[in-house]
Amino acid sequence: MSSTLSKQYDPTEVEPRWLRFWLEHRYFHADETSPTVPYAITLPPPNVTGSLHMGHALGSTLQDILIRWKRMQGFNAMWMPGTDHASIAVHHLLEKELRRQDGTTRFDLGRDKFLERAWAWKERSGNRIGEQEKLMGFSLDWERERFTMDAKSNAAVREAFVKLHEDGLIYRAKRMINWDPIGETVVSDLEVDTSEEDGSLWELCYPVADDPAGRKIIVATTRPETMLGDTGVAVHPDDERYKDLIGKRVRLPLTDREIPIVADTFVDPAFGSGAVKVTPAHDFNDYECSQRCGLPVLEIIDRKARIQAPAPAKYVGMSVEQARKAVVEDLEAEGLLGVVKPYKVPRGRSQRSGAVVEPLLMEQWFVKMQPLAKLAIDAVEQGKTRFVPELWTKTYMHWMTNIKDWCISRQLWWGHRIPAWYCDACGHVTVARQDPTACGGCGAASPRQDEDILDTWFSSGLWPFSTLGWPEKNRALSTFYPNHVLVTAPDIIFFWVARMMMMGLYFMGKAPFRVVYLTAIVTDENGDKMSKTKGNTIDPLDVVHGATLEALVARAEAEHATDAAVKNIRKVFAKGVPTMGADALRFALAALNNGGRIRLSVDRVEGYRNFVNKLWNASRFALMNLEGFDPDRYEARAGEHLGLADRWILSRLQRVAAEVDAALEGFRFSDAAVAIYHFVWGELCDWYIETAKPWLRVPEGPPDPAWQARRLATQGVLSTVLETTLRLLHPFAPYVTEEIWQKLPRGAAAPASIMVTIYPREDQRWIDEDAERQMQLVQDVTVAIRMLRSTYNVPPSWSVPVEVRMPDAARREIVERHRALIENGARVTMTLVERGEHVAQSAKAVVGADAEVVMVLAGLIDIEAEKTRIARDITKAEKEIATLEKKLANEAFIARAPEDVVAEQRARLADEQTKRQRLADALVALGQ
RNA sequence: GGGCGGAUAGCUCAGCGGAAGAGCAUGGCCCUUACAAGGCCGUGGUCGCAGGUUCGAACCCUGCUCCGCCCA
Repeated sequence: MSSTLSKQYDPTEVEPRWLRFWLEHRYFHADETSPTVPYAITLPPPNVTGSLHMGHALGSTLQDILIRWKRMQGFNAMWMPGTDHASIAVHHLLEKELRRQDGTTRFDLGRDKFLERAWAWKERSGNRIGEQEKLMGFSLDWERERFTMDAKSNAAVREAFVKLHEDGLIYRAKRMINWDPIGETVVSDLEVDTSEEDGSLWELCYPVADDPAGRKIIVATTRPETMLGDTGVAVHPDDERYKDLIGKRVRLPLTDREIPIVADTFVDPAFGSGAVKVTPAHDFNDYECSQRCGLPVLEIIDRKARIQAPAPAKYVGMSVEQARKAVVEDLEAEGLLGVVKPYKVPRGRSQRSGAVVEPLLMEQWFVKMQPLAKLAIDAVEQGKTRFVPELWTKTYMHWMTNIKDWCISRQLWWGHRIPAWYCDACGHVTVARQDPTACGGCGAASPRQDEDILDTWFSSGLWPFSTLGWPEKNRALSTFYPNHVLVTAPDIIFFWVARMMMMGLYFMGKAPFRVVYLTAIVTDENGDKMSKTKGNTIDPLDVVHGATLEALVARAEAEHATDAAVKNIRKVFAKGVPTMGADALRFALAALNNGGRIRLSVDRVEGYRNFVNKLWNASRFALMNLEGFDPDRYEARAGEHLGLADRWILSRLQRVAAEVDAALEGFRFSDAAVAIYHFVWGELCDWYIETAKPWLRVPEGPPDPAWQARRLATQGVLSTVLETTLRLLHPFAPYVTEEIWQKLPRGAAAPASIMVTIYPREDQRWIDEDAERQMQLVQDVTVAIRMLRSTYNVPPSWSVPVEVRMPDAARREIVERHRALIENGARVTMTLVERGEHVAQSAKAVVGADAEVVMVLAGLIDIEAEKTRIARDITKAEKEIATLEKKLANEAFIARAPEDVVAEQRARLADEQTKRQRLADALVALGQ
């Protein structure tokens, strides 16, 4: 069986065909009742609002490599797909749509109508990311696909909430939280981006009450409007300037209130005046100070970030910005405004809405973190879960040990509604798994359910086991929990990793995964984060399918991109994006995943597309030469008829298999990919296929039985090595490997897909150190001859004579035995001698320590150029000799360094000296 | 301000105690019957700076200078 391959690999034709095949054969599906050893990964669920971006492509590529690898190793490999409902992101998106369409808000629409829209929208676009994952070739178990808001997830969320509440780990309390006044919801610390923005630092003067000297205390603030809610002024207890004022009061301007001066060590006496205004209801530090110092709390900012009573009536109803202006003007009018200077103000903004976050005091639901964090810390300390790369352990530990209670209620609608009901009659709060018909306290009918929903991460935390059916106890759960590894980006440690660890340990008694692997972060080629606003994103599907510049611009414009973004797109993608194919992108991501980030550009992917094409063409060559080859009748084990190159490539193949295996075991994806890349291109294509050509070419004349045996052996080796390489590469590049594999001659017992073949392991029997050494010598001599050819521009068609001089009989014998490899590889006719005299009009190269290659180049030789080249080599050798002599002259070195190291250095010195002598002789001869 | 990284060829990065490496880019030659998305051969580096440990340091330690990322 054979067929002709096209000259270039065409992924667009190949990929859909095999994807369909795999799905039809259910190869991605894992059976929980299988007796084989399970290996499970849960895909960190992408957000339903999104489409596949480069970060997903990277993380999922690495997961697919692991899953396909383990599946081929015979494990019961299960990769769980699904999506996350991302409540705040969906709200943001739908509310923007409402605003744009008819200028309304979700409150105009009402909860039920809004949820209808949300579900409709989810149905419409929620599957998009799954389709994209399929196109990338990700072998997710689609039959298990889940959504964080489906009925099963809801049951899990209820169970978790109620259990944590019963155990006293969920409570309701009035605490300070971050409030997003646009989204009108609580947001977590992690959803707030703090950055320094241009603002001012105002000095306000608070007159000391009943002070005959008329003293004033100066306080500095970046938010003057909050003074309306001040209930105290704090100074450091040791600050001599204010010691006598502690306990006295100041008159709070613009109000009719007097507030106390208190001492608290949180004040930095060196900053500003050393006195701080305290606004307990609207600042985290001030709130804590107020608790320590017994200051009252006045809430003067409402949920829409407007001033409210008990602030003076004049300001009530103003936005904080308006109030800021008014307060400053009024203070100035009263002569109580001090110096105003420009200042970089740290300002927290809600990641989704961009609103300036207001710290507010509100009644919310919280999860007590200490007990859960302890479990999560212990698991890592005891090595039950480890981080790869290990350095992330510290980040995780640091966060876990400084964790604050987790506010889980959100004033949104799209999400899991909190299973708590309030009774108007008795005030009892009923928390229940099933919707109650009566109050759990007094039995009154129809208690009201809490209006709020849970933070999305609450359900995400349960994901590794809720997806397997928990709280039900079933076979899938016992088979696939815990997962083997979680693969995700490091910026998500606190969201996914932390929450999944805590919830998994608490509810399942076991950490959800043994290993947490953190990928690199994908940036553009300048190292900047990819973002739509910058117009520097590279869409994975564009790389796979290709896209014209016009198409990229059109899409950006349809998504309301800014002019600057479009301009950048025109610059970065001036030539559009060529079609690379999923395999090229996957291989590129794996190969580039080394440091902390991947600076990705279309050009860099192109190199790996070329690699895929190289493999394709090597296979094309093989298929053209495997006609009539029947693997069932070929017995490679026999070993006879194998030439040096055959033994060498078989040995190298084992080394690569071992290297890839070790690399993947250690999550060194890049090392694995690079090892295969080097083997395929640098060894299989550059050397082995070239040496095989003479044996594969059918000669004229009657067939010679000896040649036929050798030809069969060569075909066997070529087919074996190629087939094994395809299996090694399959997890990285599934499509092209399947396509080629299906075309290779296969035995009768071969499975239907490369996906279900066995992953190669190093086979010691084929390791052949002798062949590797001999081949190295053949390569060295070949390269030396090619160098001379190239230096003197000997046309490839000329088969020139060379003399190879080797005093070492054993080495000479090797070269003699493999004369054909060298003569074919360098296109020369070779004379092999022990030593020789200077030949006029010749160029010379030294191989290793003592061997020489002499090429007669009558009329071509440029004596001066040759002298220069040789002189440079002599300088190199002398430099080495000087270093080595100095080292060996050092008595301490001889005395203290290990013997083998000393011997090695001595041998090197001898080699370098011989080499120098050869070169010097050559130089002298040239001068004659 | 605290924490964690990084500084090695033009670019992106390996190497982490005993001869400076890869890929890309680059220069020359070549459309050689698998591949020009290719072949062959080259050029290119006092391994950020200053000390220290060691027989020996790109590698270990200390300090410094830049540059990232995370947290406040």
